[in-house]
Amino acid sequence: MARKRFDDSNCSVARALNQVGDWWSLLIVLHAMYGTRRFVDFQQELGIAKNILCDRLARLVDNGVLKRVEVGEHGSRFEYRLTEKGRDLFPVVIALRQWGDKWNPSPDEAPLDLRDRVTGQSIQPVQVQNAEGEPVTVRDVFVSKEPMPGSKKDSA
Amino acid sequence: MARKRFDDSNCSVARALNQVGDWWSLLIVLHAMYGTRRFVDFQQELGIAKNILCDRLARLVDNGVLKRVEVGEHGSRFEYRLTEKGRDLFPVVIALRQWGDKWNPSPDEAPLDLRDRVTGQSIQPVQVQNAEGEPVTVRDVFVSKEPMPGSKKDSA
DNA sequence: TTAATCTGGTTTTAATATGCAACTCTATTA
DNA sequence: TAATAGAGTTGCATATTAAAACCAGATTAA
Repeated sequence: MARKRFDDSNCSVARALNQVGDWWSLLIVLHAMYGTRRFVDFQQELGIAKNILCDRLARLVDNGVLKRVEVGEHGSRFEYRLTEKGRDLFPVVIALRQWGDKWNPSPDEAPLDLRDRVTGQSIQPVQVQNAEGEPVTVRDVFVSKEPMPGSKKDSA
Repeated sequence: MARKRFDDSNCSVARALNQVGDWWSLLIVLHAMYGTRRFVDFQQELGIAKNILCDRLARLVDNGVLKRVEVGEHGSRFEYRLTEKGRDLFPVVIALRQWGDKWNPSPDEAPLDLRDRVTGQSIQPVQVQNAEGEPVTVRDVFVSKEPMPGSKKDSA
């Protein structure tokens, strides 16, 4: 049977997964962040079948994560570039990468090191922070359904 | 043909997606973070088919994201609880949720508000930070393959 | 103590999705 | 003009998914 879709779920995680929650999409976004733009480059770097790549690129373009740009110099050549929405997946991808590095380290290779372009220093682990900037875990938070009118101290 | 697997990819994102990169796994983890532990509760909250839920729970247990705990009071009842590895997906899930809230807001519902249990304040957006704690985007970083011997200033 | 129910699963079946290879079409290059 | 590259599309065999039926051990209900 068909895969279930979550477009109209009222859970934003479900809706997000609907757009980038399959095996390939986030990898495509990742490579786009690393600089890949061309169909053939995605195909070779990822080892993905061309029809699947077509489908995923089209879906990502439909969802506004990528945009398809005609690089017209020579005719019908295209580039797929991240939109702001796509670039905004950066924390997701990095959090996932750090989780993978921590819990499923590659046996033979050192993890890639991401560094600040100006300082050359490694970036920090992505963490969830409270209003004071202190890291919090899942145990430190609760879910409030209220739209947060004025940030009360009590639990409402 | 079979889905392609990334167990032995030297990309940690690919390996991470191999464990939690399907449509359901992260949603299961999300609900586990919200407190769900029982098979039937997952099934009803997610609207997932039982065979798929079985498969995903087993895979998450195999991968060390969940652990299966026998709650023996009455016999064969089980709970699925997050391990530390599973809880460590918190930044990933939250980043994804915030991305979804920002770019695919629910037409009718206000996004859930996550708050610090002690202060009652909303948590901050997840962001990637450089060594100084300043937020960086994908454009502010570069990838270094070196294992970072002494944090040189030049691009190596 | 027999029947109904809950829980956590497995099996069956049909619909989809995936991966591969082959093919198309346009534009460049030899 | 032929060959090649980029970006797809199509056909087919196989895997995966979803829904629903079925199963088996415990619990409750009568």
